[in-house]
Amino acid sequence: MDHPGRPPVTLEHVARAAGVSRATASRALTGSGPSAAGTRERVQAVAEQLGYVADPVARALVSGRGTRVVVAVTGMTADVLDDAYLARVVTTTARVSGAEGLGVALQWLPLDRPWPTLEQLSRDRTVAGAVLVNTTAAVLAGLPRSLRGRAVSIGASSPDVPAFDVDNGHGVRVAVSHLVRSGRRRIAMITGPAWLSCPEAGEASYAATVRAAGLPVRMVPGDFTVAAGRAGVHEVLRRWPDTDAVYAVCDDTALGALAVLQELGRQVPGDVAVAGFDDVPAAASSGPGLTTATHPVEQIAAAAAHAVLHRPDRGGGVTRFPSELVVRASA
Amino acid sequence: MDHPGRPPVTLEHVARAAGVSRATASRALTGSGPSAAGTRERVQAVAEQLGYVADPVARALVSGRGTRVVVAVTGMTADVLDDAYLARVVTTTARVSGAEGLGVALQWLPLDRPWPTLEQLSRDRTVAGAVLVNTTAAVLAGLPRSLRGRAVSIGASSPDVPAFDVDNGHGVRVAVSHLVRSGRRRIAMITGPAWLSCPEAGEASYAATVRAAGLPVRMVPGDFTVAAGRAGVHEVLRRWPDTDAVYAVCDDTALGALAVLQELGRQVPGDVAVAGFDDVPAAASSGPGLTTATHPVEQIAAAAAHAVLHRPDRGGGVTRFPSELVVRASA
DNA sequence: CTGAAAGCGCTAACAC
DNA sequence: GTGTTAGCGCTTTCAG
Repeated sequence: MDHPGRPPVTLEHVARAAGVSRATASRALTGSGPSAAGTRERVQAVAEQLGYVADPVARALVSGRGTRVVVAVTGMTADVLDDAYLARVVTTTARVSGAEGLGVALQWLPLDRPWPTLEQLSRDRTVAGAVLVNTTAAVLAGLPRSLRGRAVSIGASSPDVPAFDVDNGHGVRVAVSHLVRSGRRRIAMITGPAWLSCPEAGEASYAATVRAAGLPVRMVPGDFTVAAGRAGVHEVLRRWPDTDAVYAVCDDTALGALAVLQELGRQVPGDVAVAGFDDVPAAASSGPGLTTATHPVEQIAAAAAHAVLHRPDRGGGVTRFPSELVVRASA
Repeated sequence: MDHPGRPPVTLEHVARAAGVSRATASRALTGSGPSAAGTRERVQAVAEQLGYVADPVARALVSGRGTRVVVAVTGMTADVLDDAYLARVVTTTARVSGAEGLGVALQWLPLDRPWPTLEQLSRDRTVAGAVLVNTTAAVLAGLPRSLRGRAVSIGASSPDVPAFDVDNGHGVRVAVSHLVRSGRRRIAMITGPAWLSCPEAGEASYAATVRAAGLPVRMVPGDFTVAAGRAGVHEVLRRWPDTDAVYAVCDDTALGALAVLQELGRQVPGDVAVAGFDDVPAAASSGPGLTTATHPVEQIAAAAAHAVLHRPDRGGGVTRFPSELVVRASA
């Protein structure tokens, strides 16, 4: 019933068994530096057979590559770390980097004063790379030099830093088009906070879609929370009482709006349709069922983590992941 | 706008500045081994002033203490890693171990074949310790020797492994008592899966509370999912049509039950009261608002992570964290 | 293309 | 109580 911890096999063992030096074995295994095809194959075979796995700790010590991927989240307060969306990013990052012997760390980046923290991260020898979440253009532009090439962004993009995000431009267009197609003519949107650049595409997309249909643009600011949805829908109804659809930047906000509408006795979707974005679990189980669009967080986070680890260093550019409309009863 | 990565200060620098050897500096800083009070203070002052932080990588290499805390989750399939509750545990573990320069890893432990994975973990030099989630008595009893003393459990306990859990015995008692006090007389419970020992206290508590009030015990098995709540409430109504309250092992299950009851046209709480456990976000925002009891996951996970890192090695024993009743409209 | 040698930053024996 | 001496497992010059 017990499982003794047999001493692990080291590079020395592999080298000896393959009849080469440690240096040669290292080169053959890592692929860095020259090595004869025959030797390489032999060493790899021996390593495989012995079940050799390079010790990430030793490797990190000598190469300075670090032992953990930091998920750094920009926000006003450290409370941004308590977030269901972020938790999925962290979990996925853990799965991806775990496969390479690396761990994950979580760091809050103060919105108004990110530099001290960033500098500290860049100096921290344990940091293998960083996944920037909800970050700003300023942070991306002023990234410490030593973090360049091993930092990626989820959301905002820049010329230097590769970014990964849901294609919410498309997601929003499809959702708002759905509202238009189903006969809605006065569609308001509750947006995200102004400082965040990632939902910009969504807001632009809403405005464009609505305008293209000859309908009025009605936007009210929010901050991704349920409370913002509650407050937002009140403001919408105050400013434009004839609104017949509310589109929210995310499901949490949409659910807040939905709750208020029901409290006010408005029929959903009879009087007012509601749609959101993200397809969180609660969207499916809440009252009428919330119409929304999917947000492939795990795919995005996995791609981001991969990019950090295998730093292809191919500069900036956004990789977008598709979002799909999920029609439920609310719209 | 740029932040150069000044070379980090090493133990060598501190030692030199304090006029001692590296070994002495190390002893003074770590507190292991003898060191004169005066020397210790001086070294610590210098270290502080220089902003010295021991490199966890080097430390791990030589001491074999590892660089990451593994959160190991028992379950039938790897799907258990996709779970909101677990995500909170991971996030919290990341915050706690992050402060010490360590990362977090996530590992699935197959319910029916945990040993190969456990053995591998015990051999992995990067593993500083393990937080076992949803684990079984068998795993705890057969833990590889080298993992002892640096593994803790969230949930199940054993004589050897310290455990941390919510006091759900008390939480359930309070919730079920609330149902009894508000006039419910035929209270059914939808439980968790049989192999999991952690909700046992809750089930026993339900049975005891209900019996003490002279009421019948009505239990139906589930598995923590929304689907289990849907199926469970159907079975409850089939077997005991006069049931006037459903208590579920967790909020997800309670929400499933609630949805079915509403679909069937039963008034909640008029005809049937519903209560759950966990106080998930959806409990507050769902339809009538779900009565439940809090589950201080972050506190529990933080305590568990601390215990792993500072391995006091003080054997088994459970530390329980209080749960509080949250009364909403559903009961 | 390969081997020998030199460390990465730190801790742990062992002498003094 | 303190300094000296060895490494931990790996990568990486530098000669051959």
